[in-house]
Amino acid sequence: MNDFLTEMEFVGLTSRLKRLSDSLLYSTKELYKSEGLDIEPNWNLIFILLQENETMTITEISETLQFSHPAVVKIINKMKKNGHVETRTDTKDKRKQILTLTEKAHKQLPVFEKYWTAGRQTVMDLLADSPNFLEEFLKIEEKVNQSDYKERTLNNLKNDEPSY
Amino acid sequence: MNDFLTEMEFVGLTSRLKRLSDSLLYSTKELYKSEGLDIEPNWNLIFILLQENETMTITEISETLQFSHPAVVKIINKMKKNGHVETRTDTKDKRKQILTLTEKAHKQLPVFEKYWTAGRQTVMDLLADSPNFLEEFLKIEEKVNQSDYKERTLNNLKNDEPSY
DNA sequence: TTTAATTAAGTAACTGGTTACGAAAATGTA
DNA sequence: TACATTTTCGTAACCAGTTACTTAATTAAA
Repeated sequence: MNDFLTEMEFVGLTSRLKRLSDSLLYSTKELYKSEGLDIEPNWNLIFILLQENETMTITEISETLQFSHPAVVKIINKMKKNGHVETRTDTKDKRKQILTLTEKAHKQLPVFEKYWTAGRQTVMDLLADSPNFLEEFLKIEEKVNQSDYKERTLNNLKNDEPSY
Repeated sequence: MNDFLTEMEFVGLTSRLKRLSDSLLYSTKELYKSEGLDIEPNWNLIFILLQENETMTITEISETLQFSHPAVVKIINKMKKNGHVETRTDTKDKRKQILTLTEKAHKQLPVFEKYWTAGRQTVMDLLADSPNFLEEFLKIEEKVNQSDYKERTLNNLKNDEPSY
């Protein structure tokens, strides 16, 4: 491959993560587009959540997916426009929007699921030669969660300062 | 952590990659901002390239980093505005823009390098308990490079079709 | 030598995420 | 009970990337 970012080792990792993440994202979009499916990447997560839980609010979804709530608002607006999700205001707490899957969504789910299954298979294939990947990736996530890049780097700066 | 995306295993991987990548990106931005450095994530890669090669063109950089060329144009424009990069038109081929680091950039490099070193240390720390990560990540990159998500998933769809 | 094809860079419009801010509703407290 | 605080959602502006398109310059070919 002769990849400059790979040569950079630790320096290039952030960009490589973004590159892979973007590549998967765009490729998924293209897949759905080329197959004429009117869904987008990530929607599967919300479909799954709303199937499992029947009804959820914006905040609940954003907490579950660890997305910011405006991100969820945007996704849900698109899904509403496509007729896959309906909202109604909670009568007990009028701040809350109750989200549910529409009849159309339920009808299309079996088709979507074919694609999600194939996609899951793809991820399994990609990981086939990397048996420790998921486990080690989780460790990194946990570390970042515990103390983020900024904090760690500031710490390293302090500690590496020459002590006159 | 009790992370829905982690529970989803293969389904959630794409989102987790994006989440980690974004987290590193935003954290790096915050770091630079809080420390009053007028640089941004990724610029280090271009600084390194221009240090090594003295002069480069937009296209050369975009090929080396495997970014789209408009992405590089945007980054370079910002770096020009900040006075870190200068451009001049190639006299032999007037389509090309020759990029070089400015005097200001060279002067500030030692300061920047302190931060980049600390950042590299952070990545090393994050990877400390994941000894196979880089190696296995590379394998995934190579696989995606060889046949992307869309192609693989379409293939899986074909193969998994029931054969009546 | 003229014309067609290719290459380099720039611009526009879009994407999926973010933070910051604001309004309305619910909750806690003096 | 009134007022302050918190929560929920929505909107705006931003960010770092993308694709699609355009223009200008170079190169290849008739």
